[in-house]
Amino acid sequence: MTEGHQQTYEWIKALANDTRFAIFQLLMTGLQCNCEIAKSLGISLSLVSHHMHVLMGLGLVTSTRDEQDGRWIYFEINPTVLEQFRQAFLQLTDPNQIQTRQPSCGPNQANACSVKPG
Amino acid sequence: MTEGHQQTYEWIKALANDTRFAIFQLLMTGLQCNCEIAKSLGISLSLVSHHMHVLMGLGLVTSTRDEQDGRWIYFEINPTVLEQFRQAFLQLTDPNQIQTRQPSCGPNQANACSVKPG
DNA sequence: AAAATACTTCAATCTATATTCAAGTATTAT
DNA sequence: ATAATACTTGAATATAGATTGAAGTATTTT
Repeated sequence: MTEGHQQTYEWIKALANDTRFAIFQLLMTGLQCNCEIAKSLGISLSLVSHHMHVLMGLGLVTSTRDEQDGRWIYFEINPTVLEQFRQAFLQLTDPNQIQTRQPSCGPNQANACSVKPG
Repeated sequence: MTEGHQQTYEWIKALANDTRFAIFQLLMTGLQCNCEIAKSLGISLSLVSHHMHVLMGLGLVTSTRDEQDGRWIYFEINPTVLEQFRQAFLQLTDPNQIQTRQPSCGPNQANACSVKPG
């Protein structure tokens, strides 16, 4: 993480899991109740809860309690953070930063790499 | 993976590892020799090789052998695939697909979720 | 042809994190 | 107050995949 891509990396890791990727896709269709998610994906409520903790911890998702009955919880994408993620990803993968360069090693460089094979 | 985001998911997983993320960032600055990467990151050549196998398997990276001495290998980002990744990611995270919707459950829905807590 | 160099592959181990399930907390209904 | 409902938490287990190191392959040099 040479530059300031730590946050981007955290977001990427959050999506890099079967269950969370599926949850993310569901939430991208709009607000979901936790049991809708559990039912859709065939997973337990506690597992939904665990993954939501991760997604909320990164700001990607927010939760709201039902106004009439606070025992029910709903989840949705935080569009502001989603947009930050998109911009950060575009910067991370911006092809314009790819430079034409010569490697510091190779047969002509006489600059043999001193890393021992392992 | 309800829709056609399987490939996108594979790319995301490829970046969701400390070492590969760092390798990716190095390659985004331009072509690199394998031992440059090993030296920069303080890892073994065999580990570089392993991760390159993953990145190349997904098309994100290509390798070329030195023209004068085929024992040396260089890696670089495949800009075409990188662009595909960018487009796919933008589609996956497109905020326009987020709909205003009512969850199928909740106190008013009388449609209690039948998933048993676990 | 033999040796040296540069990288790759394989299999064993290690590690981070996902999953499970039981117990716990918060809210609402009786 | 008590019980029921809806979700969360914690700790143990399971699992996928990262790392390691030795052996292997390919290429070049002598």
